[in-house]
Amino acid sequence: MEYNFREVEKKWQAYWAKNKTFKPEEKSTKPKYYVLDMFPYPSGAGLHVGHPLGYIASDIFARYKRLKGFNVLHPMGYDSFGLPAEQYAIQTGQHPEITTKTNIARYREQLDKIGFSFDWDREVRTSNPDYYKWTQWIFIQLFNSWYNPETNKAENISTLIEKFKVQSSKFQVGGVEKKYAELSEKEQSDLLLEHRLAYLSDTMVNWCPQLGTVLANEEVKDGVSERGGYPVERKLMKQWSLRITAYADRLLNDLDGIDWTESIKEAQRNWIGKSEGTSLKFKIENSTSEIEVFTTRPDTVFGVSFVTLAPEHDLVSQITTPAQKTAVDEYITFAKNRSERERMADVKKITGVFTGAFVIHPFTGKQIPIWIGDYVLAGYGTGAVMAVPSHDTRDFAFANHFSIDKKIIITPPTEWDFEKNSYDEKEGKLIDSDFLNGLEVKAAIKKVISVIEEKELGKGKTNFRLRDAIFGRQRYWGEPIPVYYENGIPKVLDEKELPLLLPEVDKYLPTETGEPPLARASSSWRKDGKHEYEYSTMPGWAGSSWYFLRYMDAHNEKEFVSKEAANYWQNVDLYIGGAEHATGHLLYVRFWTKFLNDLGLIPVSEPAKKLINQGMIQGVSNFVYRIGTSNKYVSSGLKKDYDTTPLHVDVNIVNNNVLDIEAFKIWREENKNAEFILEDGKYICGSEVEKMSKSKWNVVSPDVIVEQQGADCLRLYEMFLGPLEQSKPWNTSGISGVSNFIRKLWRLYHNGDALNISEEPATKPELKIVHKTIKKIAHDIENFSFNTSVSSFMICVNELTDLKCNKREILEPLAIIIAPYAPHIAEELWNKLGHTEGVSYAKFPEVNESYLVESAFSYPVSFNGKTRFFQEYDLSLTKEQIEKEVMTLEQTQKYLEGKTPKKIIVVHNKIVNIVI
RNA sequence: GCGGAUGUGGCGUAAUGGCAGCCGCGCCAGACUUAGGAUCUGGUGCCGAGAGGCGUGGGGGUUCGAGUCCCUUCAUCCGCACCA
Repeated sequence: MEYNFREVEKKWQAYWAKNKTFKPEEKSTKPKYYVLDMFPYPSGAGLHVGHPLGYIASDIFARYKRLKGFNVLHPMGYDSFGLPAEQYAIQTGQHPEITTKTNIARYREQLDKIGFSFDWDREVRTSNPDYYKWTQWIFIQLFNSWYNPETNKAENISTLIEKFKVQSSKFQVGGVEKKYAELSEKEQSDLLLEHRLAYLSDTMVNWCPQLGTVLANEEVKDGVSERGGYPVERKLMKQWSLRITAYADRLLNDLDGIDWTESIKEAQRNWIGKSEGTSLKFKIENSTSEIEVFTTRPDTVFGVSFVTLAPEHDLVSQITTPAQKTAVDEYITFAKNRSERERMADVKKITGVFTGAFVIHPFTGKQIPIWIGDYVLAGYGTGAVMAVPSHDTRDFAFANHFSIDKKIIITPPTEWDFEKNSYDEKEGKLIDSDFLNGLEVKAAIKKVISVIEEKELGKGKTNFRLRDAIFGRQRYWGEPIPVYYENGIPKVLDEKELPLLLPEVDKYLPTETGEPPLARASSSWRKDGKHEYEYSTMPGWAGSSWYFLRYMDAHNEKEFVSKEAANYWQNVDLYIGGAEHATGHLLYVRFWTKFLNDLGLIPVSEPAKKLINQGMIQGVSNFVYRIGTSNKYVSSGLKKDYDTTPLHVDVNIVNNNVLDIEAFKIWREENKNAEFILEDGKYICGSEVEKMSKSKWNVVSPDVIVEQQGADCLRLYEMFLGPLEQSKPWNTSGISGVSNFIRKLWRLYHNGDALNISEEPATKPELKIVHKTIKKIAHDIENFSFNTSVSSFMICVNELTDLKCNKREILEPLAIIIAPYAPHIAEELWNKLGHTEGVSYAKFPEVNESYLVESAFSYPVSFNGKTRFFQEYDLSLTKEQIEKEVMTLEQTQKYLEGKTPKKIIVVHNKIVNIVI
């Protein structure tokens, strides 16, 4: 009888669940190892074969570490707050909680079938009150903290209040200077909000009218929402934000200490966007006001031909001359109504307007016109730039468009056509620049900054592209922000009032007055029955910003994580997930980790030591070709003779591009009477690589594979597809190779139905095969090269089959080393070998190098690098002896063709190369 | 524009600077057979009848020897993008 994977897999999955096999030890003397997957958002579509790719890899690693004697934490949970469940709720009226529960149940069922070694007792769901209680709690800590630049750490806001209370501190309020104690409660609150790490402020937000909510920068792609693809506009709104910018420098610097892929680190560096430069003030002519610009090229100050303000800049209305007022107002209206998408779409289109006002050049005293242009971003730097058209591409384009003068003040080291292009490089000598004349650019930058600082015109400054993270969403299905308002002052709840539960609402839509769905809650949903709660909820990434900590101590009702658990588990040793979270989740989780570390609540400042991004699994769509509007379909190879329409066909009724015609006829009612033009008696479908999606009929579900071939087969095949980090299309046709391998592995231990194990000692060649494989598998796993492992197992089993080897001494270690990859069959074989303890905690076999030592090597003998023949020599021979031996060979003489070799290279255990 | 990644048979891929194509899929031939999506054996980079030649996106270089290292160029994918 063949290997019955259905029975065996079910049996061991039940065994692991019953025995809680994968529960880590509480008080362990073993070294710890924490393997984490990015937890999924449980969507209604269920898992497709792409989802488990990373989970399989991490599971192999976790299982390997257990075999290596580590106490392994390998948990799983659900990121269960989010938009899709809410959109579905809006459409159907069904509570998102119900949809979420159903989806989670489906996910769990699918995950269970694959045989993962998760400790399900630690499952977290971000939408569960006992979890989001602590998300709210962390929010309160953020609210109660400020970032002290002197200690370079977050501290309790009380230390700031102490500073403020010091006699000398004065605050400008409505034009009056007051001491802190003299401020009203509201004034104190407003002042502190400017420092709290969670704060309320008027902010330019990405507003998405269709979704009825604001979005974070990384939730907006190309000016439309990432989810749904709806237009996004800029809007000024009172919003909760998190002061992630306080951590910009640390988020940047600490990247050097973590083992993450270079592409993710680089994406984060770009996103943080540190740039060092200087601020510089320009006095406005006939005014007491000044315009402060930020520039990274203060050396070009003598080349300034105009100053540009962002349309939203505060001074715009103040400085515009009456003559220019109409034009400026028109332009501002234009710029305001232009959506982000439009603005980004025609970046090349130059727009702007002259204000009529001038600034005075700080060094030359000359008049310089002030322009407005939307190429200057309000949110970056000071929202104002000094424009040097000859040495900045954007200023160059603007100056050309509006015919503004350009002044060359750097001589490039090579020929340069200043009519065609600006010269932006930081190389060359300064000219026409007063005290900077003759200096190289880099020296000029240093010099000019010192002069600027000396004259108090500005100072050296660092800017970041990173913005504070907008933390409120005008949506229902998220964590309520634990804030209430008393006389218009935002106050956080007391810890003992948590969790602030999501209230019931009649509809999941904004109110008629445009307030978020939570405003629909009954009037009894009030703090102490009277104060309104905040109506925004937290964004989707709130719960995922700290979940790795909760797994360490998932049921703690007193703390978000206990000191003991946090000290033992530290942080994630191996984190596996998709690269799409590069600047979202992976930045926020680093931020929260640093914050919690500052407060002394956890011992680590980074969430994950090592991060691996698994590649995307794309779908391979299949097409049938319908002739015109008929019900007749022509096979792919013959389609050029007809006028056809390609139609997606369900890939599950296509095998190696051959259509199952009977299945096609019942797939859709209208296909019942379909006719076909075949080639070689088959209908061949066309194919194309596309994103795996329902609408393209190319979704392959892991359930189907597990049902037909087994979980071990799915696991091995997903790994066999190629390097983990590489994206690749899913093609089920190759799976038979892996399926055959599993059967072959089974047969190695059996003779017919019966187990057939020999107790005889193994021979040297047999030992060599298995030890070579042990060494290779350990090396592969430690290097995350799972695809090559599968091929090594195949080689090993093929070789042992050839030798008809069924010796315990060989087959026992084989069962252990394959267990991380194919745990079900490994458990079964291990059990049949007579072990009562499962294979999950067996000891990974040690490599005995002595079995791998060869006594001789068959040297390829090459002439000018071309291999001509092989000659075996004992490895004890020296290079000189081999050289001598080779020269005596008849073959050598033949290829020498009577010539004398110029040189003979002998590389021990490698090659002989004769240079003629 | 900037940054990251990837280019090897019909396909997925493999190769500490040392025999390019391991392991599979597919294909070809054969064995067995109650004909099949089973199992087993052999073959399979390209050109060539053969000897042999050519081959890792293209071009150059380093080296006795390069898929691998260096320079340059092209193509594809991904991320960021008026960030002063």
